[in-house]
Amino acid sequence: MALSDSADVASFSTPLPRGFYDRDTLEVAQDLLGCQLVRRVEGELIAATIVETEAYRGATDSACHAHRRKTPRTEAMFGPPGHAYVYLVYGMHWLLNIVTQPEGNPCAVLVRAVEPCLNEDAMRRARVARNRELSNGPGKLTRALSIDKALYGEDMTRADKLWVAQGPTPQRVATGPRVGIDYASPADRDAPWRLWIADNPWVSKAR
DNA sequence: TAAATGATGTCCT
DNA sequence: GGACATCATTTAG
Repeated sequence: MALSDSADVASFSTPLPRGFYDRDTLEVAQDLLGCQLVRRVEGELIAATIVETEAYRGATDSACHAHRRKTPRTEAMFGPPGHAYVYLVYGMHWLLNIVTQPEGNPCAVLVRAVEPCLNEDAMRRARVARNRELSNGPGKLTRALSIDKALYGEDMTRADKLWVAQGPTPQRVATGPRVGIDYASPADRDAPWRLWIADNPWVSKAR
């Protein structure tokens, strides 16, 4: 399953087009599973398979940061699809989202876990807690891929610093409620909008 | 201006 | 299984 030869590296260089993200958020969250999250930093190319996502569905979703109004923080979500919405939680962890739906409809997909695919070494070096699990959680993977505020609003349809490339469709996808959103209304809290590749060991552990 | 609070991870017992 | 770190953003006054 691990990809390492040069032909596979070449396949990482084509980003998914904007049209991929300009769709229903739940569909995008599902279709991102199995795709490669690709990062270029300091001349190194890093790639990891997306194995867990969550859909945040705009004004009608009380768990979505943008459900009330547009604020400076959530501005990227109101913009065109295919851009990064990066923000800080708990005063210390950066989380990566990819904006979906047409401009003005503030939706995004949170990337919750990835499986190292190319240059796992660089990911390991970027982690502070080097002996902890590498990227099976939304805050861990941003640390492993050096993703922070500097990538806020980044256009992920260009092969520049951060993008997503096509990958194999997973055999089986599992769903469940999203994590850490107790503040949301019951219907939104219970909605099965967390998706992951069934039986994949890199999926985050439920809290 | 002030106060409350997280789309979490790590370490400790 | 639980404590705690740590601060930008939001909301209230």
